[in-house]
Amino acid sequence: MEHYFENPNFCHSAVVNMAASPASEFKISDYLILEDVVDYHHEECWSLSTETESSEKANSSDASHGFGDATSSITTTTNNNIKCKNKGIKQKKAEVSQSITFRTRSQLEIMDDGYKWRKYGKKTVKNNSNPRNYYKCSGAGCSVKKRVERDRNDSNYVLTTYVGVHNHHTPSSYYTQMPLLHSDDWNLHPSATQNS
DNA sequence: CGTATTTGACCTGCGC
DNA sequence: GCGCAGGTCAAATACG
Repeated sequence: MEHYFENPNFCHSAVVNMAASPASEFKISDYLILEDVVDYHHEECWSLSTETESSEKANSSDASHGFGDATSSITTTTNNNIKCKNKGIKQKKAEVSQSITFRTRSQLEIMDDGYKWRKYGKKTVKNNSNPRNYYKCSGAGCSVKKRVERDRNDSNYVLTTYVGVHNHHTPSSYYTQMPLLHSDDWNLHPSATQNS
């Protein structure tokens, strides 16, 4: 089940896939803390999706502490489309990991999100001719990872998945809370619910 | 010379 | 148990 959200203030839209959590309980702001919002030159349409290991985690308070990295690369334009998808993902045994995926229309695969990343792997995955790149955050003691790959259906889009929570802020100096993604600004669209 | 990237090998989980 | 696919490691290489 996916729920469409619209932001009346910014003409943005989102589609949220929540397997078990009611749309009314979903708080985008729990996942998104925006830092270093800068103007990238490649973007006119943004999409993002969030993933969590389980619906339980999706509703947990832990979700409110992370993903500053993931959102820091968002560019605001008036025609942005933001797509949120919440679903289960694999997780290591004892490790509590959460992930958020951005689907970005971009010619560039590397986006400066304020954090420093070290590439540690590259893999061609099934059903996608484009390789997937693996990065780790270079921050001391920070185990956040991200995967970057081209959308298998449309190579104009880049899928960037952030996994984990930074234990530090960006090296950059300023910190911004992005209003368009504050949960208060998002309303469940009454007629826009679809099966995923 | 230090740091980042590349890339093949290895590890792990999952389905059959 | 086996094979496949995704994820990670680490030595080699490239680059500034």
